[in-house]
Amino acid sequence: MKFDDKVPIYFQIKNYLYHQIVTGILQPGEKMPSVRQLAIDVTANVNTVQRALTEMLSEEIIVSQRGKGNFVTTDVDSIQQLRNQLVEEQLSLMYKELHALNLTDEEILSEMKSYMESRDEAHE
Amino acid sequence: MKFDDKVPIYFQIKNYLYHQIVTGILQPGEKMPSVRQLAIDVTANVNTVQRALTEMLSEEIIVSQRGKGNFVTTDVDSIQQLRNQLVEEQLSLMYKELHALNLTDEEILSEMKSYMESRDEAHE
Amino acid sequence: MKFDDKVPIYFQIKNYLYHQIVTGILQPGEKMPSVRQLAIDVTANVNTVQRALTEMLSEEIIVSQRGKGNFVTTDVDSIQQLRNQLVEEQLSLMYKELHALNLTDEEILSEMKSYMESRDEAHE
Amino acid sequence: MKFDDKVPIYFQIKNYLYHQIVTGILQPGEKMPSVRQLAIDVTANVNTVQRALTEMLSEEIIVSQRGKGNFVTTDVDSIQQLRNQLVEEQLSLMYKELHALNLTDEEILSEMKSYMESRDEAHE
DNA sequence: GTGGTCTAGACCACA
DNA sequence: GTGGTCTAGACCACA
Repeated sequence: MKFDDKVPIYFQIKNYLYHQIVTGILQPGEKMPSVRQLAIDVTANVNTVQRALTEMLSEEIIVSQRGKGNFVTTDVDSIQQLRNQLVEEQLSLMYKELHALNLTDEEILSEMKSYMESRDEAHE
Repeated sequence: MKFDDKVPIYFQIKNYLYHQIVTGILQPGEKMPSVRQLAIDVTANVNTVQRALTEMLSEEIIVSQRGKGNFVTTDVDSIQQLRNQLVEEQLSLMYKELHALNLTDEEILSEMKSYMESRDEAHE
Repeated sequence: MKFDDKVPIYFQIKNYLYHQIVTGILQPGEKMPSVRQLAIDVTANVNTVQRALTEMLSEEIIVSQRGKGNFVTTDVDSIQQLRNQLVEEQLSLMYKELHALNLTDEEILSEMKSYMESRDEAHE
Repeated sequence: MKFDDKVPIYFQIKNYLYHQIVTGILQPGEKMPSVRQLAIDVTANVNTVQRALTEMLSEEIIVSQRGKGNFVTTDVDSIQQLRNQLVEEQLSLMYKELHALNLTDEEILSEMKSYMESRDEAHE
């Protein structure tokens, strides 16, 4: 896994796992890969992975069963809520930045559209 | 100035100054506030501000005049280019994230619109 | 059985069994449930239950009869002593904590009384 | 500092610091000892101390200023709330245990009184 | 100097 | 095997 060296690795791992859960790659109630396996998967240290998991445990997005492993929460509502939060955070971040660059709402939307189009072309 | 403690402060200061320049609060060729003044403005240490400025000098977005201080570049093209880069980076970041959360282009746009509306209401 | 994940499970099982014995749910001389049954009752692994029992055997609160199983001691004095010890330990723990929080004896008693009252109300 | 090996050290350190804050040994807004100093004081590893502090930071009982140190919150309400929580938790723990040992409310109170008296005598 | 992050490695409780 | 905890030690950003 490529890490951005501007933000803590444990934070990026957390984000990565959030995505796995929110997109259903990790289903509600499913067993997470072991800490050791995750460390290999994302090429980070076991403790760094553990730190990400510890935060997710305290948020109750995952639950731990001693000796058995960690499991995705079965509470689909809180997964849904997590998804909404991630979407909103991202939109808010982008909006504030572009707004601070003096773009109006309309300009933001049109920039977004042309960005999408340019991507489409690149992928054709 | 409020800092996000997840990313380096010097980086956030750099971003702040980029915005000042791109939005014309700091005009092309205009003298920058002194390092000391900036440190007070953004409530950071002089060393940290200096680090931000050093990087901007090497990018030639600002230029140093011995004994006189730092000045915004007079090259309006590179300012324009900086602006475009900031906009694109931000869009790209948001797009990748939301795409990774399985949102289609249409959903991203509609989420963005409802986000803008909810902001409008909050500010009325 | 709900476990506090801050203290070892075998320790909590031991405590649970102490309570059964001291309150007479398990009578002096009575046969203990089998290790397997206990493991089911408290939802823990057999090894973990065994560890709790091993310690209780060495304390002679329970005795093992080859091929027959484990039995509660018939020595009522030592059961009585165990009870006193549990009560005292608990009081001592609480007292030290609240004292360390600068509560006087009187305040501890009055806090205790209001705690009991608030429980009464909640249970009516 | 003597540690109870039944509960995590970081947890006991957290509790120790809670007490310092609640009893006013560490005043609201006061600078905490440095992480390194605390590690020496309580004879634990820097990381273990850091773990205790990280949790306290996320609870906003202390706040961190990059490069300057950690400081006790200035929000006296949340300190008061912490104190109440600590008292209640302790009372609840003791109450449940003694109740589970079949002691009535009256017996709990009288046991507590005799415990206090026996301590008085020991200290005279 | 001060806190924050990360790593390698060890040991323990539990299944 | 699996997670949780702890340590020693290193390096970085910031004041």
